Amino acid sequence: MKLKEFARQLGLSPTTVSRALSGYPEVSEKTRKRVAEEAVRLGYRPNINAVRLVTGRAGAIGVVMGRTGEFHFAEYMSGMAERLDGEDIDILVSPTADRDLTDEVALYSRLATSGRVDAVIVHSPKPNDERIALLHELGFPFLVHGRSETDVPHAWLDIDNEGAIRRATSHLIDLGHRRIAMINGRAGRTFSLHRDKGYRDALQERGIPFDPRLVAHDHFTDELGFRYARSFLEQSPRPTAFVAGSMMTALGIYRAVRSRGLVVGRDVSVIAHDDVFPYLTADNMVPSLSATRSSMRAAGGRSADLVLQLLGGRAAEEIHELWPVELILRESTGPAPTDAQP
Amino acid sequence: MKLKEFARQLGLSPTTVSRALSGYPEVSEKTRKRVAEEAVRLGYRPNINAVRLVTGRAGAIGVVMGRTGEFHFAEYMSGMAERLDGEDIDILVSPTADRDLTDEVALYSRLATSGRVDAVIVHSPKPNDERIALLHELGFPFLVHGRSETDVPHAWLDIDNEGAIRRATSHLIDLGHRRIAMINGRAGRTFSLHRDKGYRDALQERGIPFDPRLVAHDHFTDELGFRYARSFLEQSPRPTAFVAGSMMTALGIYRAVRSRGLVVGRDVSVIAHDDVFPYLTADNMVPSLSATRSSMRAAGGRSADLVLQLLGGRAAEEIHELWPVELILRESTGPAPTDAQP
DNA sequence: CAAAAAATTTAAAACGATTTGGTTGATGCA
DNA sequence: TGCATCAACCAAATCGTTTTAAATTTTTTG
Repeated sequence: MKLKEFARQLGLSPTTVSRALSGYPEVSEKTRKRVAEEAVRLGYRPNINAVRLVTGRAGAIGVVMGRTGEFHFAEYMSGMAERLDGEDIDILVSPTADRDLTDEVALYSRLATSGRVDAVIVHSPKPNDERIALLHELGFPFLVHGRSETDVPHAWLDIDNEGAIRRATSHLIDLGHRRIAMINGRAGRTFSLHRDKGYRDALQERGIPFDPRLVAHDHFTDELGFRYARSFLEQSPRPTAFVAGSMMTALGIYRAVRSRGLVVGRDVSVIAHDDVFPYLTADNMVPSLSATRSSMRAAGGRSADLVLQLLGGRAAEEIHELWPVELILRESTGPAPTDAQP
Repeated sequence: MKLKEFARQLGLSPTTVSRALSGYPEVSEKTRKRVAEEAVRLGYRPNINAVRLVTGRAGAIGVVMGRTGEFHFAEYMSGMAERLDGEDIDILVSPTADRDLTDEVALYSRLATSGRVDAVIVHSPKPNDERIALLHELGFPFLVHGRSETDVPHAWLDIDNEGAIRRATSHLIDLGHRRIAMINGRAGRTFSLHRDKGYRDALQERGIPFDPRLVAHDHFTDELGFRYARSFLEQSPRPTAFVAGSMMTALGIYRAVRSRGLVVGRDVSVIAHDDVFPYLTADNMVPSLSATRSSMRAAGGRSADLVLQLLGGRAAEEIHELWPVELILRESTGPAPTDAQP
């Protein structure tokens, strides 16, 4: 059913009907109610594509999905989707080439100028992120999930990675650990740098020298967690504690520790960052995993919220949200062994 | 830049330009080439929403995302996205209420009639799935990922769950196992039923009685894997082997086995289904996990392909694809222990 | 009660493409 | 040459809304 036909059945003009449904003030309350009721009864719904054309709005938020299939991505998106339920806004997923950054910048450029989305979300930014510069230049609305030092105003939502890892590391030092390894995220990303900083600051505060041989930067997979942990544990003296970037990494570390005949929580302490997954929980690991925790799903939901505000006219420079991260101690952390030299 | 303006600069009519860009035959090769080049040079691109309005096509495929944040979802979508790169088709994600099925049917109905998507994908169907009946009734294009017995013609892509689990179970029987537990997916879904059938048939073939106390149906999480495995292992005689629905479930089972002081691959054999994740690999587990394997990412890519064919006019009843599943034996399976009664 | 102001409603003009139904001019054929 | 055919191009209608500017009706005011 089209607007024209629907309006005719109501004995009104298309104009009035359109306004009634969009909630404009210059329509009497009585008429509005009648229109709303009849719309439901007769099943009239505006053609979305006509609306998009005339308003210039796409009714969608763009998300670029890395080819490496990050597992936390689904949680984030699910949180977004949940929040967007009821709003008339969709989520649009674009694949990324994921090779060099040029490709990705081109992708964002296409996405922004394609008219398919009203805003995009930038994930895992770098301190100096070309995507952010580009989007700003295009004057296209976007929210950064993470942070960047790019010197243009932009909206962002991030968790306190630095503080979380500083506290985690400090705690390990308090427990007597001196050789603390860190398996961090991909090099160059701001969140990795923040975690690096938290780690190094904690060491420095207590006068423990930083040893680059105890630090790795890479994707979050159990295999890489295992490999790095294995190789670190071969050092002499070996590390007595690990700080890890993800649950998957932690799984790898647990395996590596076991494979050396050592025991997590006694010989080697582990703290990992937990994005809170319904299918893999830190509490259930054996031994239960001490973690810095922040819900990816909640971040997704809040991101959707903030994008909505951005589209509603709120200034990007006003939208900065830094979430604290919990540190939850469980069995995987314990006092440093006194016989750390095997 | 709009079509009219762009056409004027070329000294052509909008009609010809539009046709040149869309590859219609009634434009000379010379003109087409010139138009294409100038479009790039001057940066002309058709307004997507105008195209959508006039053609009635949305240029997007809809995917409904469960609230439970299934981890394999990201892989599937990433595969789709990869395949759709280059095509002018987006992926649109809708959240699902995930409560009762009525809500979900309503969601599919809204999605199909909203004009936002040209086709949708139905995940984890039931044998008699209302969503399929609805979409068929609406005459809306859709692809089922999985299978259903719903008696309307529909396109589907599925893996051979039944065969995979039958072979896995048979193999365990060959190894001498007699009490084989099964931690399956959510009850009622076709894939779970197929796996049940494969399991039961394998038992029956060898004259092993089916024991309902050794079977569970639930979500794929490590916690549930652990809990069910724990409780099964408390039985006497306890099971000597597990068939599990997912990698996460397998993680839970490994923990449960260890927590009883038993050893996977010696005291208890485990085979799980592996959707092939970059961040968690069966080969890297300790002991390495025997698995029935089929790539979710590949399924996503092929799904995108098939939807494209469907939209291209291929009949839904012609599109049926059943993928074989590999059985990969590793260290987690071994001969049944002779001293199975502790 | 008439004029002014306010509240409703409407006709028609966008929005920016595709597509229908021609119109040209060149070529082929008798 | 004359006529039909064909390749190449174009003017105008169309998709289904929203929105601008104007017309109508109703209410208020002096």
